[in-house]
Amino acid sequence: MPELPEVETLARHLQHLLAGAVLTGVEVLWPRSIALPGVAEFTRRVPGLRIERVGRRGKFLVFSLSDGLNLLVHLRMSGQVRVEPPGAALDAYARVAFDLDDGRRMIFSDMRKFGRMYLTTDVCTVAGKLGREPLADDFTPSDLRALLAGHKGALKPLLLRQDVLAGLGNIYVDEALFAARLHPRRKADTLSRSEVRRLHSAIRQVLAQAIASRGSTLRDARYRDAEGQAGEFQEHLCVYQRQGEACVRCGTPIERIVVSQRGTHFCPRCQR
DNA sequence: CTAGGTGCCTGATTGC
DNA sequence: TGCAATCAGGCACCTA
Repeated sequence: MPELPEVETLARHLQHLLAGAVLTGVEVLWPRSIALPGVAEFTRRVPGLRIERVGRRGKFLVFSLSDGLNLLVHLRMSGQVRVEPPGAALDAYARVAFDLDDGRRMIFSDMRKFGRMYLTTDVCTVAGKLGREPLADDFTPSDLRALLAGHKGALKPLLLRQDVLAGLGNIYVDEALFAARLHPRRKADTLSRSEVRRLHSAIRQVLAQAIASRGSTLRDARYRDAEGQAGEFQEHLCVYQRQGEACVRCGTPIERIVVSQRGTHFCPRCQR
C-alpha cells in the first residue's frame, strides 16, 4: 500500500516527467474517483491547466497547476499514477485518463476504487487537518514528545493517525516500532526521553531508507512508480508480513497480532 | 475527547 | 474441482 515513501518516490518521478506539461483533456471512467468538485465541473476545468510542480503532503500527491489550482491525489490501497506514451491502451483498472499536450497520457489506475482526487484552489480544504511531516528538518524529538503527551492509548494507533503525523501507514509503523524496539501496544504517554529519541530517529531512518529504495512493492499491494517500476524496500522489511520468520536481531520468531483492527507484526523479545 | 463499528471495493485465500 | 465466505487495507463517517 502506498505510504509516504511510495508517494514521495512517485512525486519526484512525476515532477521529472511532467513539470511544464499541459493537461489538454480528461476522461473520467469511474466517477467516484473524483471527490471534488463534481465530475462535470472537474471535466470542464481541467483542459488548459499547466502542471507547474508535483510534490507531496502526507500520503497526498499534490500537483500545483496554473490558475492557482491544485490537484490532490490519494492512492489509498491500490491507486497508481502512470505516464504512458502516445497510443498506449488503457489497462482494466484505469479510472481517470488525462491527455497531455505532447500526446502522452497520465493514467490514474485503481483496482480497488478507494483512491480519490480533488481539484481545488485551497490545498487546506483537503489536507488542512494533516499533522506534522515526519521528515521535515524542523521535526525534533521534543516535537514527537509533545505529540505523544496526553495520549493514554497505544502507540501504534496514534502513529497511524494522519492528523498527528502525516504519512505513516501499517508497513512503516510496524518497521519503525521494531527499529525503536518498542511494543505496538505500549501506552503512548509512558515513553522515557530516550525512548522518544529512539522512536524519532527510527521513524525518520525507516522512511529515508525506504525512499532510497524507491518504496515497497508487496505481493498483494501493487505499488508502482510512474513508469510501472516496482520498489525494492520490501527486501529490507524486518517484521512486516514476516510472521514466523526469525528476527534479524535476536532470532526469535516474528509474531502477528491484531492491534485496533490492524494486522501488526513485531518481535516479542526485542519489543517490550 | 477517544473508542469502536461500518462502508467503500476486489483479488487472494480459505473452507466445504 | 468449484463455489461461497472471509479477509486485507486507509480513511470518512457514524454512534456511544
